[in-house]
Amino acid sequence: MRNNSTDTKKKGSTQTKTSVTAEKKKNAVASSGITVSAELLIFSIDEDKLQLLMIEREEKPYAGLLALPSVEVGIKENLDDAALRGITEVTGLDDVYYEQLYTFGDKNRDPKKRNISVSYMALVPIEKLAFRPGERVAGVWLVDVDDLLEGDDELAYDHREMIEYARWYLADRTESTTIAFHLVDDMFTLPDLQRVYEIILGRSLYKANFRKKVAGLIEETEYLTTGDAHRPSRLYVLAEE
Amino acid sequence: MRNNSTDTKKKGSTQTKTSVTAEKKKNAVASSGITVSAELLIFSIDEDKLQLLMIEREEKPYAGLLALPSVEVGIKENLDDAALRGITEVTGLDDVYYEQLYTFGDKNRDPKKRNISVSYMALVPIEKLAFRPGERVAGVWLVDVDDLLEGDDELAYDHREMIEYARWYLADRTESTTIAFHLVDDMFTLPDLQRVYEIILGRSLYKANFRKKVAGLIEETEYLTTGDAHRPSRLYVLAEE
DNA sequence: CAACTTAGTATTATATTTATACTATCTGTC
DNA sequence: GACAGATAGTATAAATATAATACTAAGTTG
Repeated sequence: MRNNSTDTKKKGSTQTKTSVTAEKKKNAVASSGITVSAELLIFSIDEDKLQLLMIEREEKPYAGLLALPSVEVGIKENLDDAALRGITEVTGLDDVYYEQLYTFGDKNRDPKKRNISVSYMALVPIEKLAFRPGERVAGVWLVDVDDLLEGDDELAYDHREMIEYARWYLADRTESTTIAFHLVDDMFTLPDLQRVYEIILGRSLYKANFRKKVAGLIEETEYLTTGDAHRPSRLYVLAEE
Repeated sequence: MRNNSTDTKKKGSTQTKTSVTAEKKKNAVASSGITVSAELLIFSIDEDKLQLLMIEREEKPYAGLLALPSVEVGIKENLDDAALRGITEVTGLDDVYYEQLYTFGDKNRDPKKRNISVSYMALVPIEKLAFRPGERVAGVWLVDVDDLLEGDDELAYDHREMIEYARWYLADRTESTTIAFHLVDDMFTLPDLQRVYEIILGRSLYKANFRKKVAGLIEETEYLTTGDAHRPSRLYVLAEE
């Protein structure tokens, strides 16, 4: 599998916020070349729902609509670094799991300029995120993705298509890889992990079978949950290798 | 699954060969922006080997080395259309199965300019290809991919990495989709199809099990092979839907 | 301490995958 | 023209994985 490991370190996060506004005004009709951007799909799980981080646009085009956060790739910046810079900008985190998904390059995908956009998916445990579902923080929302996709509200650009693809991809990979582990904290209970799987896959799983499946991937710790009105649950960590 | 269907029609193939040479000379040091190209991995199967179409470079950088064919994406051209234009240019075919793979965007991947490259994979039955393994036609070679990857000959740009990814992807998808059907002719025998699977997966399969697996995907025709010194083999087509 | 609730395990039933052994039908040769 | 050699194609058993159910365990709350 091709994926960017968690330990990718931040590189471009010292720079100030890129001036998207100024950039837009310079090329009102058609710029001299193609611009490349990274569009970010930052997922988390909270309130038993798969949540996606989105921006409420303040300017045209698509003012007032929800859009994915994005960054323009710098002329001397690696594509992967640009994506991580964007993730860091919007979440404040720099050790996040992320991987490239798909590149969208229809000539009219941006009404104002010729832009090709590479979508990236990031997975963040809710414990590390400063945002909460339904709360607006500096124009940023955490939205229930499946709700969003079921509804027919217009989204900016081709972002609905991007989200649909990422949503499918996340479920598909969850079936065959350990990608979903990035949505729980470093130490987690099996009931919690199972809930994450169920939310992503959209169906309930048998407890006994789920445990058999992940048994070889995890290592138990000495810790147990406390305070719940039922039998405590053991905490596990992802096994090395 | 996201993939471009076979029936994508050609659009940009009337234009003349893009002047790659002239383009290169214009920006000897650093161009004003990022250029975007589509890099093409055109696979076929012949002589019981997975073959890849490659170009022998005549100019710097990497003169004399093997490289993937590529096209620069036009300012008013859809990304997918650019890829198909390139496939048509080099094969003469316009109804080819192809899909986007992965985007390579390291800032130094091209020593002469800032370029981001989107890799595309195309699968062509050898019957439709004008090339034969080991033969050079207008600077184009069909090379045994697994041989190439095992050896340590230098390839142009980051093309070794691109090929490694595509090689992995093809095998991975062959396990779970019908993608490999695009490497046989419209009408095919099951022994032939099985051979294609074995070459891609790199292991032998049990005849009876292979047949059970594809049984639901194919429709038998009335035709049989003739002339072989053994029992004739029935010809099948891919079932609709 | 009984009722409730969720954690965790043991075991069976079913389906899928893996593997082997067989029969079928052509060509070429003596 | 029968039989040897070759590959096509099928039937069936063995092993493994997946799906499903039923149970026991260990906390809190009233």
